[in-house]
Amino acid sequence: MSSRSSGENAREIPEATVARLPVYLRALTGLTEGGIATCSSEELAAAAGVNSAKLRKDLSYLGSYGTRGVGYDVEYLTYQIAREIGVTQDWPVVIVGIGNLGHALANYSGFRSRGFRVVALLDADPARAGEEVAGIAVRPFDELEQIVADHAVAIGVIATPAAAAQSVADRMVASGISSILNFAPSVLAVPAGVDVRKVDLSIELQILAYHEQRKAAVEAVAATDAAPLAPGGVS
Amino acid sequence: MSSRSSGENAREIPEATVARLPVYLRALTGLTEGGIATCSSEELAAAAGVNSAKLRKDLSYLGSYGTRGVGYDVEYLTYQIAREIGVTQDWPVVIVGIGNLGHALANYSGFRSRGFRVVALLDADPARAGEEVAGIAVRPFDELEQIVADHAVAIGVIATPAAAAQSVADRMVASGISSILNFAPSVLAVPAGVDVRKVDLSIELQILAYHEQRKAAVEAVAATDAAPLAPGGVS
DNA sequence: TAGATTGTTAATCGATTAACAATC
DNA sequence: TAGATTGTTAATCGATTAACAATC
Repeated sequence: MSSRSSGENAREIPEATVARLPVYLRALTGLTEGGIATCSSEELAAAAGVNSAKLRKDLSYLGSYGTRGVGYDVEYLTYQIAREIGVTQDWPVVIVGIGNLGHALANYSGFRSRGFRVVALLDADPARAGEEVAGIAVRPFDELEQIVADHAVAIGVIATPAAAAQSVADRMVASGISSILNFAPSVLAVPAGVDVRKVDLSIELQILAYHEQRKAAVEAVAATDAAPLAPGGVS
Repeated sequence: MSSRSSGENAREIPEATVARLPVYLRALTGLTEGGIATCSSEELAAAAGVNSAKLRKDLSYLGSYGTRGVGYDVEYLTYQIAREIGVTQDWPVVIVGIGNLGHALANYSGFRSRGFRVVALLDADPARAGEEVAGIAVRPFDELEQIVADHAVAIGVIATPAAAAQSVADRMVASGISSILNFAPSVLAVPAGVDVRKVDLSIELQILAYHEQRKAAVEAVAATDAAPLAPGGVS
């Protein structure tokens, strides 16, 4: 996109592929734990829950790390994907908002195992400061700038109520954080160059509810159709 | 897809649109709280964080609920979207696995406000039974079938460790649950007709890490290009 | 009527998938 | 060599977007 010569960073990996790479990484970890040293695209795809054509296409954006007629070396492919995602590095992270969800996040083992290191837990309530969660001291939100500078934090997690989320994001951005994972149910406005990803538990449930409702509707129609004459109602 | 005549349920709403409807619903709630009774697609799109063409296209799958030259009635549109998603109904939900995350989910207020009612908290550890979380008693996992039957539960939430997730899912499906929200980091195998959505905190962070790494790489290239002068104040 | 804004069209873009040539 | 499996091509499908006619 930039006018810069496209040597080095030419390999533009599609977003949909980027989102699946961590899934492949997890599937590979599972294979390793099962003592499997080599796998075919078919096997890895099954473990990851995608079809094999998609898997091969995705991997082709990274390079050619398989062997035709043989498959992929699990350890080698694991390393290549981890490197591509960037989880071979250490990523210092701060979590802001130590309510129920903040607690759960601080205790979440899946972070540490992937290079994410929680360097600080921050809460706006001064009464919380001094508490310890998952072996990490809770500190006042005002120390954000200092902590980000000290630990070169690039990623922040927001687990505050919706009302506080935007101002927390503003402070994060001002302090130098450029990637935010937002659990608060609010749309964040951030400058270009800052990435925000949003996890919204209620939205996921609503998507399920929509499909659930549809299943029920289809069953109702089927029952009606099965009736002797069925006044065949179009809406 | 079925051979059934396509009257009633003809309005196939694209998945991408379904995933955004809850976002619009939340934005509309925000407008209502701000005392706004009417909005244009431009305003609602801004509140939801999408562009207005996409919003209008999405809404067009539901019907024509706006007025040309005027915009949308906030209350009316809210109702229509809520009805389409299905959150005007009551959705009984069970949560299995009452660790840190299960606690957070049980306490999450966003569920109740959208028609989701947590009817039971289940944990495999018998020692947990009798505990109370968010005013709901924790019960033994073995009571699952009974509870699903008693409350006509269609949606289950899995917040167990990865190792337990598949067997919990199997039991859920056997007991009649047909939609599962899975927080455990594992790929679930379920029969056709059962919907699974997955929320994986570590995967979200890894996607951020990938982009973060890329930003750093671009800055490094820029700094190199600029080398002779200015060791480069990139933001 | 003149101005505003929706709902829809059509073009574009990106993602998925099946099929298969390349090659171990 | 024969069998297996990758990496890539090309067709298809679905999602996004700009533009604008319809219409309040």
